This record gives sequence, C-alpha cells and structure tokens, in this order.
Amino acid sequence: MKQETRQEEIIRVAAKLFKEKGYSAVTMRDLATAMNIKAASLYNHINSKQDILESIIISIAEKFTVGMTSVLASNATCIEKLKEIIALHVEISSQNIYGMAALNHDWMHLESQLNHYKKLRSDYENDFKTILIEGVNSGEIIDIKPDVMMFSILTTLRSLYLWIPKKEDVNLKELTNNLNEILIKGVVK
Amino acid sequence: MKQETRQEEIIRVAAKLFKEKGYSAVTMRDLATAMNIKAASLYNHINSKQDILESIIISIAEKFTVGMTSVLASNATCIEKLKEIIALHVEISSQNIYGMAALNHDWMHLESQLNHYKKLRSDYENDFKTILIEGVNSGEIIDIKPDVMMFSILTTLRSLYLWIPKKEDVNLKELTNNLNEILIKGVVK
DNA sequence: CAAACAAACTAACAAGTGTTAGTTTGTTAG
DNA sequence: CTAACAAACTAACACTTGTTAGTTTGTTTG
Repeated sequence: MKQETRQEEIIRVAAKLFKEKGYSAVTMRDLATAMNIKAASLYNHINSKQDILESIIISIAEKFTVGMTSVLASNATCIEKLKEIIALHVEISSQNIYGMAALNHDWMHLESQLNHYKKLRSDYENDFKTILIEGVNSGEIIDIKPDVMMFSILTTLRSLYLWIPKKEDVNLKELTNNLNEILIKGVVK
Repeated sequence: MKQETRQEEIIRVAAKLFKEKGYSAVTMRDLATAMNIKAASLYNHINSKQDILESIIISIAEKFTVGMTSVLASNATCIEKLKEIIALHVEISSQNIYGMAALNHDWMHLESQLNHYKKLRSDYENDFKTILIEGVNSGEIIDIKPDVMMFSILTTLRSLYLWIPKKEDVNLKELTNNLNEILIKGVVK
C-alpha cells in the first residue's frame, strides 16, 4: 500500500469539498482549514487552485478513455459491450466519488486543459454511439435515435457518484447487475 | 402575451449565465454586463443575488410538485403514471432549460430556502418510489430495488436540460415517445 | 554536528466581491 | 407644466479572493 503524499492528500480533500459546494465556491482558505493548516502553506505542495482541478478531472477522464479503448478492442456482442461500459462506470465512479462530482459539475472551470477535456469527452461519446449504431445495424438493439439512447444511458451512468455513497451497504456487483437489467431491458415486466 | 418585467428579464438572463458557469462563478458585474447596465443598477429590480437563485429554483421545484400531485391523482396504471412523469419532465425541462441547470447544480447554494427545496425534492422522490413499488406489487414492473430503478430513470430525466438544447430540431413529442420506450422497455430488441 | 529538506508559519498584495447611498435622466400621468 | 416614477448612473464600502515573499521549525541524512 503506497503511502499518500501530502500533495495527493490535498487533492483528495479538495475533491471532497468541490463535491459539496463546487469549485468556485471553495476557497483556498476553506481547503486549508479542512487540512488544518493555513492557506499559504498549501502552496508548498500545489501550484495553484486550477492545478488541483486539472489533476482531479483529467486523471479520471483518462481512466474512462482507457476503459473505452479496451471495450472497443473486445470482440463481444454490442449488448455485451454495453454491459462492459456499465461495469466501467460503476468501477470508476465508486473509486472516485468526489472526483466524479468535479468532473460532472466543474469541467467548465478548466482553463488550459479545457480543450483537452472536451476532446476526451466527445471521443468517448462518439465511441459509445458507434457501439449503439452497430447494435442497431445487427438487430441487437431497437431502432431508435442512437443519440437519445446514448443520452439516456450515459446520463444515468454519469450520475452514479450522486447515488452510490447514499447506500453504503450497496453491493457493487448487485448494483451493476441491476443497472444491466434496467438500462438494457427496461423496467417493464 | 404578457410583457416581461425588467425583474423577470434579469432573472432569465441570470439563469442563462448560471447554466454556463454556475451560481458562484457568476458575479453581479457579469450579470450587469449581460444586461448592458452597471452592477449597482441591478438592485433597482432585485434584492440580492441569493433572491435570484431562489426565484429560479423554487418556482421550478414547485412546478414538479404540482405535476406529481396530478399524476398521483390519476387512476391510471403504474406504467401509465411513469409515462406521465416522463412527459412532465420533458415539458418543464424544455420550457426552463436554464433554470433546470441552476436547480441541478446550484441548489446547495440556497440559504433560507434550502430546507424548503430539500423537502420538495425528497417528497417528490418518495412519491416516485411509491409509484414504482405499487407497480412491483401489481406485477407490472420488474422486482428490482425500487431505489435503483428510480435513480436510473430520474437522473436521466433530471439531465434532460443538458441535452434538449443541442438538437434544436428535436421534436418534443418524438423525444417523449423515445424516452418512454427506452426507460420502460430498455434498448434491447 | 552540519547540511538539507519538508512543511508549516506570518504578513501582505492587488484584484475582485456583493451591496449601499445618493444622484441623474428620460418618460408618463394629472 | 409639473409631479411622480422607472431605471439608469457614479462612487464608495467592507470584505474576500488567490497568491507571493520571506521566515521558522522540526526531522532526516551524510
């Protein structure tokens, strides 16, 4: 178990605060208080508030990119690929609950990395849509606008971070199975 | 067609800015610039920045409460009730795209009205869950944790504001029908 | 022991924050 | 014509913001 550096600790605590109030509403003095030090001391470990946001968002966004690459490489059916994507979101979200909040709420406050983030996101969405279109063409998936299907599934997956912490006893395996059912087969009996 | 007051205009423009950067990152000077006046002049029409946020969020939250009351009053099947809720979200979201962003992102910045908002939201979620549980009991709906079903459907519906504006040509009737299919019957053929 | 280092501190800065007070301007109603 | 009003303005306030400079403290390493 690798020891957490002071910098990593600051970034982790910052993500937690960002989830509660959003990037703009969290001051360096808030963050310092949460770390039990003075605001100026933070700068021994980090370069700027913006750098903290970048670290949080870009590292997670790249995890999704890596995950999607691996899904695309598999030669499973489209429905199987969808299930892999669902599992990917459950895994990343459960391991980065606070970071996911920053990614969803505060990406627009990125500065130098804004375009990089946007590229990663639009590539991800395009890959997702491609999988759905293949499923429609092969007859696995209903013939409804792929945009609407992607939106529907992806927004649920992107909001997992809001919900996972509420039920601490939730079994992630069970959650994944339930989402597979609901997102793919619907709720009707 | 009722003429928009200056106050309503300010609130409408504020909601637009809040969607782009969030409540905390929008300054009264930003808002004034968008209105082509000076920041101090805003205070001839509104009491405070906080008041603007309250107006936006509470008015929409109450629309949902009214809508849910009407759904509960109908004696349709649970699946039909679900479809009514979907239609409710499409309607309110399409008519309040910017306000929905504030409601989803900035509710935690409410001050005196925070508890009021939270109550409206938790009542809404409880009513939603009750409908699902009735559906499970009557055999209309699959027997999966109602919490997970509600989360899945509701997060998609709550995020509609992110997506509706992108396709200006989207037919709302068609969108509603597609969501009915996807959220209720899933995407599998 | 001495040098190096990690990590905290105090003090201060320039810029930006929401908001108030008091005033001016142009339009509408008696 | 004048009184009333809506809606803008300038100037300023007290406070908060992210950040820098320079210093102190205690621990680790040669």
